[in-house]
Amino acid sequence: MDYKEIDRKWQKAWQDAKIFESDVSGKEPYFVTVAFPYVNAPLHIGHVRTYGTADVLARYKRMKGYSVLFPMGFHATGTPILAFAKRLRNNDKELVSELKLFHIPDQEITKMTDPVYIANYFVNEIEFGMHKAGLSIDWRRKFVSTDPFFSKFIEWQFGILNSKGYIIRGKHPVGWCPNENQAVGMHDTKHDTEPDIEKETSIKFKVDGEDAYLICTTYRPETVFGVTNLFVNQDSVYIKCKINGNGIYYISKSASAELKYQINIEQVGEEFRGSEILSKRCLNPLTGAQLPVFNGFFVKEDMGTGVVMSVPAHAPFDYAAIDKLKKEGKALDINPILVLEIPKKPKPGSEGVVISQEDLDVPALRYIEMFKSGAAEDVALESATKLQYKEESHYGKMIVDGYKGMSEPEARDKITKELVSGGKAIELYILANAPVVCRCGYNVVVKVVDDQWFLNYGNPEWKNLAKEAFTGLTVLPEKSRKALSAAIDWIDLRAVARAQGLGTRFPLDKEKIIESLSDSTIYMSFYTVSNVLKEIETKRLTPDLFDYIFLHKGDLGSVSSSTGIDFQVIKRCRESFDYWYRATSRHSGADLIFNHLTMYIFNHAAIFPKENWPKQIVVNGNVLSEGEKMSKSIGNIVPLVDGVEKYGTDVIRALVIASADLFSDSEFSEVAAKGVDERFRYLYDIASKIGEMESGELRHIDYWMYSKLNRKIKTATAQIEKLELRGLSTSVLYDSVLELRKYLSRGEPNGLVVRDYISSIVLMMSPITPHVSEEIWHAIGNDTFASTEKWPSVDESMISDKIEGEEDLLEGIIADSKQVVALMRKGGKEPKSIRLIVADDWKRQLNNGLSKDRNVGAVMDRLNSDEGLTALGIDQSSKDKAIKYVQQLAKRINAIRSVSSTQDDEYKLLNEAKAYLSDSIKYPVTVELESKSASQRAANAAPLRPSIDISS
RNA sequence: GCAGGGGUGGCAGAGUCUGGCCAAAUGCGACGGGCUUAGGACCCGUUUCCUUUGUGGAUGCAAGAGUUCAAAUCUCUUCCCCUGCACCA
Repeated sequence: MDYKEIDRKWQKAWQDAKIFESDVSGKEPYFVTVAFPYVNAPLHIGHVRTYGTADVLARYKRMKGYSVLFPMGFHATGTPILAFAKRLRNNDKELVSELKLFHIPDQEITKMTDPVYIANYFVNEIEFGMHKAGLSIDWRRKFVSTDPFFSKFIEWQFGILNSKGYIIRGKHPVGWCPNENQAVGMHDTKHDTEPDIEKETSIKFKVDGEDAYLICTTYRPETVFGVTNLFVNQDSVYIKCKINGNGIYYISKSASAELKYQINIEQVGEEFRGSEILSKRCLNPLTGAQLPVFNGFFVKEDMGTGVVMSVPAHAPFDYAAIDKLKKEGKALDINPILVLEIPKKPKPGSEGVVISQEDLDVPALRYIEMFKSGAAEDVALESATKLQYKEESHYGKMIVDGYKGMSEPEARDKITKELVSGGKAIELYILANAPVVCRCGYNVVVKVVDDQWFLNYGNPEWKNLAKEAFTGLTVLPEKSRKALSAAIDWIDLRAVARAQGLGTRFPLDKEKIIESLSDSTIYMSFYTVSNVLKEIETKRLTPDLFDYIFLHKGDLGSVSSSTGIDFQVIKRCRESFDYWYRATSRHSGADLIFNHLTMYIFNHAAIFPKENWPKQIVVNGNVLSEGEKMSKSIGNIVPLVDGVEKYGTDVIRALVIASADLFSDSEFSEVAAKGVDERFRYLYDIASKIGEMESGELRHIDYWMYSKLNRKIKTATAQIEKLELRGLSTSVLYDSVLELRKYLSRGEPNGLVVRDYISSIVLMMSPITPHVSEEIWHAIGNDTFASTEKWPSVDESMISDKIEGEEDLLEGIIADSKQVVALMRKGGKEPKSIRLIVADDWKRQLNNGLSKDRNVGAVMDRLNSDEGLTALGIDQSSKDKAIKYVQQLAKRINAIRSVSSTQDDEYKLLNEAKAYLSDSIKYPVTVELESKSASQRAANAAPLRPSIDISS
């Protein structure tokens, strides 16, 4: 099979026939949209997962008779392509090599210092890739999120959000580059590190006899009761400063350089060494205890404030520092103060060991001991700290008066509030994963911006609307529903305006740009009219127009005259929106649940009337390449065009889209590709031979084939409705090959049967593997498109448990006989012939009776009475045999099934299959009834489990 | 920490909702055999342990406990793994 040729041929044929272009019609509509691609790289095979899954649904619904619209657009707003252009201007080698991975020519790369050029280049590149992937897209409707006519739509959207009061203003911490003077996100930093900002409490310790404070940043303010002293670094530079205009504080100079982005810091006087602070005494803000200041070997001047509170009982580093000082003869009167204890050591399985009083004296020491062997000191202390923090936070209980018995998190919360509200502490943000380095080389700091605009997803009115919209929504797979629901509860403020980036200007502050996830929450509705609006002058696209089209507001005549747009055109837009937005399915990767999809629901709930709220959301997993996550750094990304070239589009599609259930990661690998390829060839091969096959009367195996086929259609239809594509492909692509093999091994195939079977199989494969399906469909002799054929329908009357069960019986007999034959040979005996003995009908009676109530005693009672025997149809002479049989049955009472076939049915079946059985087992087979058998093994016969007597 | 998902045979991965036909589909791998000059492809068999002129038995689906005539499947507890946690597409 020449996949390249097949792909090219059918893609062209579909395009020429325009079978994917859809407009308003009399048919039921179905509208499929996918999260549009961001235009900073060509597609790789991983992208096929989401786009392909949506394509499968679109293709399936088309076959079900719907008018299906599957449009596509492009995302170019935001900062990534700006950063991209800048990196290329700076000759970023890493980026260049990534681009080479995708075979982007050098002369193109040199032009990519212009964001607009980049966007255009990748728009074309991606569209090309989507054609190659065989996506059934209506390309007439494409647009880019930076298109001016789209901006008009976004402005309209934000006008409505603002009028409803969903946009508010406030403070917000961001990662910030002091050099470039701008907010930095993940793709602005080296190694793409997301700045991890955390809120921490900074506690003030008044300096005794001085109107000034030392201030310490801590994760664990509840341990303030256990502070024995403070630490500074004696070699670092410190300053005195005013914070936010009041109070004098000692902090390290480098800390002040970072903190000035979130609080107002005003240096007072000269700078000095940390050693000068050592003589001071401070007061614990809660206990009033007097605390000395020592040199802490581990204190880093740029972490927090450069001043650390010392809790030797609960912090291994503090304990170690005090220990060190003691060895030098200092800090001799410092004794650890316990704040909390772990009542029982939580050790699974070991009941829980009560820690002895001695251990309790200094918990930190215990953790240090656990790690001290081997490791370097700071590594050991780090590990000890981690474990102690974790265990104490998990199991610790406060022992301080007023907080006794509280869990640590509970106490932390309470104490933090008390400290802050009492003016004894302030809250500061820190960069938890510092140092984060900006691409320009400077360290990222936390800046608190105070004029940030937010979308207030926490607004109760809005949240309720969103929840209502969520209620009526189908989520696939069903189990991701909970995650989405949790996301709706959780989402709160979302910053909506940025200082830089491409996109639409923020209406409330034209200096800012609308953040790029926020400008793509309702764009799917825009596809319904984009092909029309793109022909109209941008200035005519007024809010009135959009109100009319999307919200049924206003009057056609006045909208037409105010915008100067022909009323027919406007009317057509509104009809198009009304038509397509009745039945929608929204697709994305699972990673968008917590942002895009949640915002999609909120914004639809805010803007549109209920009938246009989302109907279905589908989320899918990722794609692994040879068992690993695809990543630029590993270099295992398979560019789509390469994959298609090498393996063929449908091999890729079958694996990427359908080798895992929706929620899990699918896997692309060489071996798996080979497997799919083999199956395609097998099916094609059989299909091309149908012409040579005769079509006689239907045999048992033919009926079996029809039964299997119709059962398959039934389950496959249920599966594709829920997009359980792994199940679908297993049954349609893999099991069908097994069934065909079995069928073909049973004598001359019936051409009609094979044709019916393959036709249905090919049509059911078609949404996943459209090109190969099309090819086989035509090889069978059809001249229509498989892509537009009707999805196969089930003929329930052809599904037969009996026939399938009987075939299973034959398989079982073959397997069992072979086993026995092997055993005999092993024992040195050469088998000659095989007798199959069919169980008497009375045994069937007993089985059926016991399968119902499983009451052995009752059956025995009947066997022991004459009437009972007669009722069961058992001869007096067979009584002993019957009792023995029931005793045997009783052993596996749970496995007893009722049987519908009689001894005559079974006898007939086996007799007919005699030739096949003999052939498979390789010994002559005869069949006889139990009652007429002279075999000693006759009594072993059970219904649907004939006794196998092999003579040697 | 919070939220969501998961743990099945050498591996991948069904089965779990709806308990019994489950020593557990299917694919890959491994081993033995056939075919072949050879390799590949293909075909047959084996792939937890025991037992075997017979279609049997034991153990078993992260660990432990429970419910039930019956548990991979239901309940509880514990352990472990993955993903996300915001202004970033």
